Amino acid sequence: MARKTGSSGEKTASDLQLAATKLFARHGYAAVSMRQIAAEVGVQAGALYLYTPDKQSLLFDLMHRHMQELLDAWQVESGNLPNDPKSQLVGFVRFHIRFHLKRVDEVFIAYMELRNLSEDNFASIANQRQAYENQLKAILKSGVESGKFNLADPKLATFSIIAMLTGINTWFRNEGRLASTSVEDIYLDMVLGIVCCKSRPQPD
Amino acid sequence: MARKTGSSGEKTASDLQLAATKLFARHGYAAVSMRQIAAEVGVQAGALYLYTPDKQSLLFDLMHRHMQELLDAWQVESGNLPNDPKSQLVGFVRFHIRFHLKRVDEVFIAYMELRNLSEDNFASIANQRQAYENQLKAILKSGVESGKFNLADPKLATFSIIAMLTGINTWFRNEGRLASTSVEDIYLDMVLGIVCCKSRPQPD
DNA sequence: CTTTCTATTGAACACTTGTTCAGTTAGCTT
DNA sequence: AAGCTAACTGAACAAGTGTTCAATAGAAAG
Repeated sequence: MARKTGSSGEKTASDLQLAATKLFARHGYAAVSMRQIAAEVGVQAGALYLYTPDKQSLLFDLMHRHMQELLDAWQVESGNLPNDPKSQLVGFVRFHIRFHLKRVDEVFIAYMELRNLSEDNFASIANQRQAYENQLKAILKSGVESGKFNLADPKLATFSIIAMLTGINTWFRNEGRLASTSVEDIYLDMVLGIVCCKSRPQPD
Repeated sequence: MARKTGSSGEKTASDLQLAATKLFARHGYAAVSMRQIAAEVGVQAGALYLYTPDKQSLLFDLMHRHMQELLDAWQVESGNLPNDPKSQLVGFVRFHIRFHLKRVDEVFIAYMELRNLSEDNFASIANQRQAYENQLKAILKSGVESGKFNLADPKLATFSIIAMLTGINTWFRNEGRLASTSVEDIYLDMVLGIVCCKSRPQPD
């Protein structure tokens, strides 16, 4: 019935983001209740509505913020790279892996919870995903046009590369047998195999 | 309060599988109620318990059956292929794409609903997934050992290839600009680029 | 010290959930 | 026609859901 001693709106808001990210990633949006999130934060469910209009907005805000951070971070990173397609691709692959391995829960939510978004929210996040995909597609197209990449379909190559890179999050463990830098090197090798190989053996 | 005219246990059981597959894929396990599934079947929720002990078993059975069909089908297919690693890999890629594009909802559920499985059920499905992954891993290892494939890490290559192949289901549409056979060819090209390229340009 | 604002509590509200089962009707067998 | 079985209904049960808001205590400002 009363304000908690030491309570701070700023801290509760931050705790809410963290708790929601953790529980949505672990159990799924629909399987987690506002009461469970509140318990993780250390408040009652009613208190959450001071920080989010509703549950759907909570999910959307998490996803939107993550995707925006991804886009912004790549904008900065790509500006620091040489402009030729190969340097851009190498940079993109390393950036993607580093960024995603630092945000396991956010990445998981961004890819797994699209179905739980309302129509408008879905469209917004889909636009962000496409913006990110377009970054890689532009790199691949540029490489094909300059003759450095050998790709039958840059759009499909974009989907393939992002799928395989994002797939790292499903198995990578910090304490596993491979350092993340090794993972970067190995995946880079495979991606370059996809885009650059000019004398690959023909199927059939 | 009474049996429906024309009702047949066999038909209802089949309808239940189809309805559950469709709704779990579209909305997610936790977001779909037994009442909604029953409505799709054309019965009341209570009737479903003649065909499944509970909701969790319903999900598990769908996933388990799908994975078993996948494993069985590959067993048959691989027996029809020449035994050299390249033929096996080419066969695997084509098989994977064909099989998965015919079962969009099942594939979706198999990959998206793992979190909603109980611990024991999860372990069972995880074993099946690993069995399937091991098929590809064995092909890749064999290729490396015979000198035909050039891979730093066959295990990671396995994860990568399966991620990119399974990713096709997230965008492919039968009415899209590409026939599924073209998709097969393009993805095969990329996979061969990953495994076979001997003179790929070095990064950095 | 008083006043104002912030941040929460706790219960209510309307609704939904998974599951059970006695009763009823349709279909089949004798 | 009678008896038995299959397949369902419909409501109950216990529990939970998202969201609201009047009341209250803590913190900050004057």
